[in-house]
This record gives sequence, structure tokens and C-alpha cells, in this order.
Amino acid sequence: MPKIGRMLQLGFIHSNREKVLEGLKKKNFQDLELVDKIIASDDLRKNLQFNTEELLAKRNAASKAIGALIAEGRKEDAEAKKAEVSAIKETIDNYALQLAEVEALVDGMLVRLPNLPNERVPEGKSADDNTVIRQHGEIPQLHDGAVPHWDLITKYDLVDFQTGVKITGSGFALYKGKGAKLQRAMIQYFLDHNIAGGYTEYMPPYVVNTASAYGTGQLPDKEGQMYHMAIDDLYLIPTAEVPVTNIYRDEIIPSASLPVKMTAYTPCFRREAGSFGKDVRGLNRVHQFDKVEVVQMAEASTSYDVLEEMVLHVEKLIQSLGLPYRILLLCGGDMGFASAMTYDFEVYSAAQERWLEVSSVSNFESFQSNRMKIRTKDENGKTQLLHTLNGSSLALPRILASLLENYQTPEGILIPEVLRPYFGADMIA
RNA sequence: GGAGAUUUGUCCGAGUGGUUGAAGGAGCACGCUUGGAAAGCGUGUAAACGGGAAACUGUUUCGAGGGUUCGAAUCCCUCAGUCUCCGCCA
Repeated sequence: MPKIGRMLQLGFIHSNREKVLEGLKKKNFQDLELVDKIIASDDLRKNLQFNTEELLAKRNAASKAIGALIAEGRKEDAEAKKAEVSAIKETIDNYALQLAEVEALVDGMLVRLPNLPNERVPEGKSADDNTVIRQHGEIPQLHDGAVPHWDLITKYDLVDFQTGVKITGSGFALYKGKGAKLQRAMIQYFLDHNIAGGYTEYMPPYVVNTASAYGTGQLPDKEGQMYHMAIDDLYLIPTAEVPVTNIYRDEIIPSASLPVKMTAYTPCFRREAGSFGKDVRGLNRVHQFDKVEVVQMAEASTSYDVLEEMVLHVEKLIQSLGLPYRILLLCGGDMGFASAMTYDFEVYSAAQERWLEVSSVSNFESFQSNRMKIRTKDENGKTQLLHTLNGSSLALPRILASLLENYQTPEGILIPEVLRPYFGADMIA
């Protein structure tokens, strides 16, 4: 485990034990005893740290004195002093060892603690308990003989799953011809939409180190869900959020540069073990998919305004594609590990007759910035943790699925107006 | 991948074992000066983690980790980044 710094969260846990427990319960976190274990271990840690530092201070003072004595030529006094320091050395080493152990213990427990939900997050155990904030767009009436996207994909030769299996394995799609071009068109259009919204485009590495994966909270929580390259101890990114947020790891951002708004297109890699049936059919769930992400870093006082702004930004994008969608406020039990509040966007997939999640917009408050030490200076010159936020704008495969299904006609698949300049045609026939 | 050089604060840069968290400069902030600005002068200018109501104070940090030593930016080891040459390569 990389060093992620002594967490400021500790002070909060100490003085808000009840609140922390309450929040964890809302998030459906099972291992509630962890909180008291952390508090106890941290008390021990402080104690050890105090004792250790006291001895270190003593040693430093004595060592300085030795230097002075030697300078004065009082060799014997210096030797006597040396013996004195040597005597406490063993104790120091002993303490330091214990301290390191306890620190590792505390850190190890702390990284397993999820973020607390915002007060406004509703109670609930699962996706069934999410709140629909609003719904928009007509559910299209499909013509007779309308089919799900996996059949359309075959019919128009847009994606070749069999060959993807041959090349790699199941869940790896081979986009082809118009299918590949439509992907590229969407990526380009989504990025342009984000740039117009004030986001700066980035092309980050698609592979990250463990420090980055810890920073955004993928580790240790989602260890098994990322592809790991053992030889180099690197991870394939599950989302652009990881490299993009880590751009500012260990940085102090001048307040004049806030909020930081970034966007990036990347492929995303997810192992997603243990799903089956209609959930993974066609493009519903794949191991590698394309996504355009938006990330913001904002001052704590404004982060919930920023969250709403990001929701509107994504909403406009979906609207422009003419897809029926709804926005959900996730309940405590359905939220991600690192999030304090999450809105999910779902588009309607007319032939499957179900909602598909295409975006997730979250405020992480200081959970990620605490791990990554992303800070700013306030008016008083004090360093303050920033809040980090991110959202998909958008995840492509399910958008493609729903575009194909909703826009199918007996003559072919209509391309939404906004994509036509990028795609170079108004129909796939 | 091989060989050599290098890695110091916001930046440049000094520093080969003893008040060095770090000279000097630049930048930045504040103050003085000025009709105003520039120049000039003065002062200040890292973070993390502790103790303390606070003033203040302790520890750690000179690429990262380990070691030697009473004491390390300075010596040793391992790893990483950068640069140059060679090799390989889109």
C-alpha cells in the first residue's frame, strides 16, 4: 500500500463518532466495528507518536550539543554525551517500529471506510430505493418487427462480438464500419459539448499506478474489478476519473484557478465478474467500453452547486440526442464507495423495454482530495481540501444500444441530428 | 535494454557529516517611498503529522525507500524520474 498521508478524516471520526456510524449505516456498510477499532488504534498511535517525538527531540538536542562540544575541543565531554544518546537509541528504534506498525494498521483500516453520504441522500438498501428526480422524453412506439440492439448490430454489421471473443474473450467488442464511425462521432460530439461547457480536454494514460488507484478510491475497494498488470504493478483504468483526478494529486491549486474543469475520452476496462443473462447481453455490459468523462474540483462551499451544474450539463447532452431519460438520486445503499451524493442517468431502451444507466454524476466531497491531498489556500492562507466531482458524459455502449433501438425504422436507423455532422450521414441503412 | 550524468523550497541555485528547513537570487504578498507607475528600501513567503484555548511549540520531509552514525541534503545500498550516447522501434 502506498503512503497516502495521515488522513485529516481521523480528526473528524474522533469528534463525530455517532454521525460517522449513522452515515455508514445509511450507506449499508456492514463492518461498523471498524470505526471504534480505528479510534482506538489512532489513540494508541497518537500516544506512540508523542513518546517517540519526545525522545527524538531529546536525541536531536544532544546531537547538537555533541557538535558544539567537538567544536570547542572538549572531546571527553562529547564522548560522554555520545554514550548518553546511544543509550536511548534502542528505545527510540523500538518506539519507531511500533509507531510504524500502528500507523500501517490505522491506514489499512481507514482506506476501507467508505465516504459518508450527504444529509440529503435518501435511506435505502438497493437500486429499488432510488428516487426518480425527473423524467423526460417520449417513449417511442416502435414499428412491428422492431428488435433489440444486438440484432440490429448484426443486421447492419456494426459490432462483431464473435471476433472480439476470438481476439480477447467475451465482453470485448469489435466495432466495425459504420459502428466504429458512430462511436468516433459520439466521442467527438460529447467532447465538443464538454469543451463548449468550459471543460479542458485531456488525453491521459490508460494505465495507472497504485497510488492513483488509491487516490480515487478504486483501491482497496474495487481491487478485483480492475485489470492488474502484475509485472509492473499497474492497473488498466476503469474510468478516466482515475488518471484525470490524479492530475492534481499532491497539488495546491490557487483559488483563482477554481473550479478546475476537465474532460477526457478514454476506453474503460472493467472485469465485472459475476453477471449473466440480459444484463450482459449485447452492449449492456462489456469489459472494455468507451466513455467521455467530466471532472471538477471546487471549493467545499460551492461543490453542491457544481454538482447540480454538472447534472444539467449532462442532461443537455442526453436531451440533444433525443433519448428518453430519467434522473435518479441514489439511496445510501446503492451509492459507490467514495461518493457523498450521486445522480444516475438512465436512458430508455425501447426494444429491451428497460432503463439503462449511461451516466453517474457524483460529489465526492473531500473523500478523494483527502487521499490525494488536493488542496487550495483560503483567504487566510490556510490550506483547505477541495471537493472533487465527476460524471460520465457519456458512456457509449448503452447510448449506442438505445440509439439503435429507439431510432430504428423499417428503412434503417436514423442518426440524431446533432451527430450527423460528425457521422457524415443521416441514416444507417 | 546498455553506459554516463543528474534529481535541493513556486522557480533558479549554493551546499560532501554538526544550530541547514536549508545561503544567495528571482518571483509573489504586505508596508515605506512616489502625483501615479517603475526602480529603491523594509518585512514576510513550504507541507504533513503531533502538543497547546492561544501565543507558540515538537517531529518528519532536500526524487522514493532502506542502511551507516551520537548526528545525513551531504557517506552506502535498492528503486524511480530526467538528460546525453548506444541499441531497438511506431
